[in-house]
Amino acid sequence: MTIGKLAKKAGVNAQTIRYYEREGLLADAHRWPDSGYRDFDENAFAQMRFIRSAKELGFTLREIKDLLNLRLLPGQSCREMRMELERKIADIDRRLTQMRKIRKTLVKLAAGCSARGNTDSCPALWAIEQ
Amino acid sequence: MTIGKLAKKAGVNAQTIRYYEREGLLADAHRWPDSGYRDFDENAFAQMRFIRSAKELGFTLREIKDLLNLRLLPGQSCREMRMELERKIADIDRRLTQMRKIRKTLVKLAAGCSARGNTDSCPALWAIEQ
DNA sequence: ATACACCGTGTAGTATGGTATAAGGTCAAA
DNA sequence: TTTGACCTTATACCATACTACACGGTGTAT
Repeated sequence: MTIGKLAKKAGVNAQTIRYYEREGLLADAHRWPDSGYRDFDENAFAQMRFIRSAKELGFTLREIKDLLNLRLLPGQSCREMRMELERKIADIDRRLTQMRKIRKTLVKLAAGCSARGNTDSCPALWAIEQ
Repeated sequence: MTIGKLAKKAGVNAQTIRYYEREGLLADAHRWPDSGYRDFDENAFAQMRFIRSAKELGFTLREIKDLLNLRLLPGQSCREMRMELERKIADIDRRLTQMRKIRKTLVKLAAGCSARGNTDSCPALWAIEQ
C-alpha cells in the first residue's frame, strides 16, 4: 500500500503519515528498493486508527507514542511494565469518571429543559454541579 | 476574588483567564469601578473547573464554549435545545465507548505481559485488535 | 516519448491554546 | 510616601499538530 492509499483509507493527509513517522508514532516504513516509495500494510492502518481514536480522547501525540512503544525494555522487568500499564489504566479510569460526570450534567440539563416552558431560559451549563 | 486569586485556586495562569474571557469561555468579568480590576465569584471558579475537565477529555475550547453557552435562544424551542443536548450526549457516548476499548486493550496487554516470561518482549499495543 | 498522477525530501506556513514581556496604574503595609 | 506585589492592556512569542509548497524523481498509460 502506498502512502497515498493508506492516507485515503485512514482519512488523513499523506503528509500527516510522514509526520507521524518522523515523530516516531509509526515505525519507519518499509521501502521499495528502486523507487524509495514507502510500503504500508494493514498493521499500519490499524495503528493509524488507534492514533485517531486516542487523539479524539484527548491524548497527546507524545502520550500516544508512549502507548504504542510500550514494550518490555531490556533492563525492565515484566512487573515494571505491568505497573506502567496499570498507571495508564488508572488514568483512563479518571477520564471515564469525568466523562460520565459531564454526561450526567447534560442529561440533567436536557430533563430540566423539557420540564420548563418554552420561553424560559435554560441555566448555564456550568452552574450545575460537576 | 481578584484574577490572581482565581488563577491560583484554579491552578492556571492569570493570562489564561484573560484569554478565556477574550475567547468567550468566561463572561466578561465584573469590574471594580475605581481600579478596573476584575472581580470573580465561585461561579467563575466552577466554570474554570468545568473547562479544565472538558479540555482533558479532548474537547476543544470552541466545543467547550458551545457547551457553556447552551441556553434557550430567543427563536429556539425547548425541543430544539433538547435535540442539541442529545447530540452532545451521543458524542460523549461515542467517546466513552472508545475509551473503554482502549482500556480493554491495556488490560489485555497487562494480562499478556504477566503471562509471559521476564525476557520475552511484549507485543506492540496497536497489534491488539481495537 | 510525453503526459500526468503519484512519490520523495526539505522548508515554510497555519490554527489552537496558551505564555511572556513591556509599559503603566493600583493597593496595602511600613 | 515609598516599596512591592498586584492589576491593566497590548503585543509578541511559544509548542503542538498538522498542512502546503517547492522542486525533483517515478510509474504507467497513450
